[in-house]
Amino acid sequence: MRGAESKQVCPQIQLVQVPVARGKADLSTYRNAGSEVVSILSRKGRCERASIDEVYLDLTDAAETMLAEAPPEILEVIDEEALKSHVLGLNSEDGSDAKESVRKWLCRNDADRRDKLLACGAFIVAELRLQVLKETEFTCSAGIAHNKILAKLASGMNKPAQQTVVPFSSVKVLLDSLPIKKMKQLGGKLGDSLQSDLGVNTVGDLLQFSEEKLQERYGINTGTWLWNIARGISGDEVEGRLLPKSHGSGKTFPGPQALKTIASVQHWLHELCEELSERLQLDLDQNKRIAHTLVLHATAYKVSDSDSHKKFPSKSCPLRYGTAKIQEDALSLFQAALREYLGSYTAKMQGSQNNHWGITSLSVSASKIVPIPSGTASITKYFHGHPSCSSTKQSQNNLIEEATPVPPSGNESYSEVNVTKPQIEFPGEETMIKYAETSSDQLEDKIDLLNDQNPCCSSTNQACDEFTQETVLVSTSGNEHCSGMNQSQPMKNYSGEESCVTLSMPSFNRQEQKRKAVKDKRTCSILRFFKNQDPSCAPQKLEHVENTEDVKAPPLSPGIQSRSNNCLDQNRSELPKERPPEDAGDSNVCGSFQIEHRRGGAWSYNIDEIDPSVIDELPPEIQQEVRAWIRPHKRHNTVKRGSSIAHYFLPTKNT
DNA sequence: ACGGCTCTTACT
DNA sequence: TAGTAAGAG
Repeated sequence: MRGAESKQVCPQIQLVQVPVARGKADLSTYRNAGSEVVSILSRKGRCERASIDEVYLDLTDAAETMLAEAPPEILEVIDEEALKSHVLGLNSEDGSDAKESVRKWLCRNDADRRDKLLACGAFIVAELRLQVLKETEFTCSAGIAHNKILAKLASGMNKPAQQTVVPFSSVKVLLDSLPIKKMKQLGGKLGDSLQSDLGVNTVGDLLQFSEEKLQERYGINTGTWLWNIARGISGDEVEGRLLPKSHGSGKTFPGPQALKTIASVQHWLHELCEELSERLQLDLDQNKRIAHTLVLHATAYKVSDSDSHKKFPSKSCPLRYGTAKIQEDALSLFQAALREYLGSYTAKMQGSQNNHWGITSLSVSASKIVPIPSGTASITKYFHGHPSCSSTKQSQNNLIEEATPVPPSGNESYSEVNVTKPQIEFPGEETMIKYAETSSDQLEDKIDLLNDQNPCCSSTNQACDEFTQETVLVSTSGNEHCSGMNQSQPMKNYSGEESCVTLSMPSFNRQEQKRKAVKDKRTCSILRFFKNQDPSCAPQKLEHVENTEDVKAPPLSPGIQSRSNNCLDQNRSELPKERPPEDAGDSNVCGSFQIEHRRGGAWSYNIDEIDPSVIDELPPEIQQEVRAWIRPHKRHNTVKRGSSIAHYFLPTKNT
């Protein structure tokens, strides 16, 4: 029922509405509330803020510890909240005491180790949920399972304020009859296609299709992902990120409200940019992070034009801090986009009303947010001699004030927008490169030492214990960048939607194990790695490199350049069919860092070629940071779509 | 169920 | 890299 309708029926009704600021919805209370909850949940494990009110936790370590030191079977008093858990597949109802059967399941001594870990997870989660309630007065629901997708699924099964466990043995039964569109990621067009093109109505129906068949139709990555999902397998890791990757501010202008003058667009852009700027400043103050790209999105309509269905293009430029600058740049982006949108169309008459176009939504956002190299959180502090590439107040300011972009000016044609490059002086550029060089020299000795003690290239018994493998490799501390949680007071007086916590314990993901298996044939010199630089340290350098004629990556040595196929094949044949998507690896280049050399050159290395095991040998404080750089990556989707010519005639979904 | 305002990720 | 599309809360 709409609010207005309800007022008619119940004039006394109290309707809670989203706060308004600058003429638009203001979500800050909700964002802050989410932050509060995150700051509690992140105490017990690696934590990923998945949305304004959802969080994933990797509780593997906490559960392992509990199992080793205080397993449920020895507990004398059992947490009431844990006893209220729903355990999928547990013979419910039929008169038996639910709590009693849950207690038995949680404390079972003869259980599969995986289920014992889940039981520990259930206790930890119950405690966390109570803690959230106590400290914030928000309730939350949770799912406890062996990976993110199952945990997410379970978290929605018993709301509000309850938790659901997915024992390993219940996965198949659960998925067999689950409507395909209930799975995260399959709620939209992909799910529709699965239903109408393949006749797949439940997740179980997916089992009939070979991985190749699914890849043929949906591409290599999606195909493999689907094949795995059908079996409850997901290698998707909990990310360890408490803060958003971008900020945005937008507003729609439906129907008659559509903006038809540049002046009105400018007015609203000012409002939106003001909010954005405020939030960016807050992020800078609280979290010491800087955004580097400003993006403008709009939707528009055009009347009586041949291509009146053309979309209004998005435009972006380097972001300059300061409300006025953001406003100015956003307007320039808009004008560039509008010219492109209108094309040859008579782009005259500004200022006054026009009959040609209307803007039905506007938004500005800031992305590429990186932590300021703090000297404590950054690897750069190990580049000795100087604090870090720009850790001082001085250079921070330089970064912000002097990174002056040249957004499209009003008189340029739109095509120039695309080639607009920042004409930036890079304060501290020289020093930064120097640090990189000294550091690699310095590190050489250090790393050699490490290698002597613990040769990273030795292949050791890998596939023995997947749990151990997983935990060893996955274990990380919290993300240093995320320390500045919002500390505002709890908002006790808004209720309604409860928060939802999704927890997973990916105890039997195999990707870490696989990654380890692949390493053998690679060289292990970390030097190649450290001759690169923390991209967050010099984000603008990349743009600079782009503009530099003489910058060219020197060829990598042959040994580095091509990963051994033998190695891959061997590992492939050794591995069970169940493998996470990321592990269907080939030697495609999926990402590289590029950094200037002092002499104007640059190195460029494939992420693929970095031996993950070297990370374990780094100082613990920086392991997480480095690990984030070489997170498993997807295969390019451009390669083979099946060997037969037939695939050329298949629907070009997702290609 | 739907609109508004966000946000992330994959792909090209 | 910029830009688009999709999926989600």
